[in-house]
Amino acid sequence: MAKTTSNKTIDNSTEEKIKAAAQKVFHQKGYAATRTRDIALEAGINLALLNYYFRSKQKLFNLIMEAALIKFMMSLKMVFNDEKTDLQTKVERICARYIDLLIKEPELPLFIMNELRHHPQFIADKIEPLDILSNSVFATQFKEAVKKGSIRPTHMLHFIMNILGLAVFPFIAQPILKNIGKLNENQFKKLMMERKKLIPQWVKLMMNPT
Amino acid sequence: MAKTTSNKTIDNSTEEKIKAAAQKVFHQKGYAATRTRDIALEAGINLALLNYYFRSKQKLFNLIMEAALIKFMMSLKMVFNDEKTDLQTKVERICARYIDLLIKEPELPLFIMNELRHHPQFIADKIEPLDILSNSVFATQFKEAVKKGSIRPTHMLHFIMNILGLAVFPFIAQPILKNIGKLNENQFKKLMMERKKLIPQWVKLMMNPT
DNA sequence: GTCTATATACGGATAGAC
DNA sequence: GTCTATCCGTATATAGAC
Repeated sequence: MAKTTSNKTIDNSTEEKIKAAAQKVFHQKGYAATRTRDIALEAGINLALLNYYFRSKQKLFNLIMEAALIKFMMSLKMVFNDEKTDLQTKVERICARYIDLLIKEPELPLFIMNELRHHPQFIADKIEPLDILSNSVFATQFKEAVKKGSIRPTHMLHFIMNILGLAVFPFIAQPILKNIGKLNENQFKKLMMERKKLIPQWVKLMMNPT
Repeated sequence: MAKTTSNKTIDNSTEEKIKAAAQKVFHQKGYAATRTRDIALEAGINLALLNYYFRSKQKLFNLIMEAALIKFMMSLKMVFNDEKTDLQTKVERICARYIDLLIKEPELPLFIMNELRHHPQFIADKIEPLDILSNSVFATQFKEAVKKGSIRPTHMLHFIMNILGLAVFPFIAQPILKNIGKLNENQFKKLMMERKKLIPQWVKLMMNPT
């Protein structure tokens, strides 16, 4: 990061340091439990400076939330609109991308799901425009496959819920699962890596017509 | 509720009214975003009275959180320890119980998962003692089925994650799913009712040995 | 038991010096 | 741009009257 080939500082700027700190604290604690003082401390700067750069806690949060939503929804959007891949490949790619992402940032989905309840404006502002279902290559391929009888006739949303439920839920329920399974961090990650291969196989079996 | 046949008031007591209000507000907003004033208002009583009965926000929260955890984990515990049902029936019962529960209380899982991050003591205090896996009838039946080759050899936790992911995740991601699927409340509920039948079938297909 | 009034603390935001 | 000091609203909790 640090500097580009030009002499313009890009990533170690105070602004970026605050954003990075804000992401860490907001993702961990959520909006309501976060203290702007904690963010300042984490960023190694003063509270006043945070307000100098971002005006308010809410405005800073909006930036972080928007980035999180894009990170979370982008995989879906990219993979679902790829003309070059078939349905089964799309499932594989979705699983791989989500599990890789969530092993790096396990707090992302719980943060997003939780904050969406309290800041409903993001649903309209950021998710609505993605329009993943109706006009995607995926939607076309799915309907086609149902028509041909190569997968069982199911509401497309069931299919999405299944993939995301299988891939994302374990990260949301991580504390409970680690406890009932008596797993440490590494054992949990290992299971998640296994699921990258397993989920696409399972989904295929689930959708196979009788 | 109101009164029993005896003349002792049971359920409309002030204490119960406060608890009911606290559950509603805590479940909706989470601990950090909840104001004790909101609970008092919701209960139709005064703020001072809340502290008279429960001493502090934290103590009141602990009661609500404990009840939520029991409600959420009890189904698992009961069904998994039933000597009379086989594995497939257990899957059916788990799905039916969770989906019925979550249609009535859709905020329960997100509340629990989110608060468990911030109040880790509950993981040890309340979940640990349930010991669902190692000593349950389910665990025995699962291992037996793997040994017999009637289901494919899989880590038991994958199996649990799959059932819960398929049944619970849609409620956690409800706002996103409603939006990308353009569903209203009733259409969403209808899909969830469908899943009560579908998930056990899917799980069976997933686990069928090749 | 239930209320009104208030003590006390905390958190977001700003003023103003450097 | 960055700091220290501080203002001010808000939230939990309690004191004390009824």
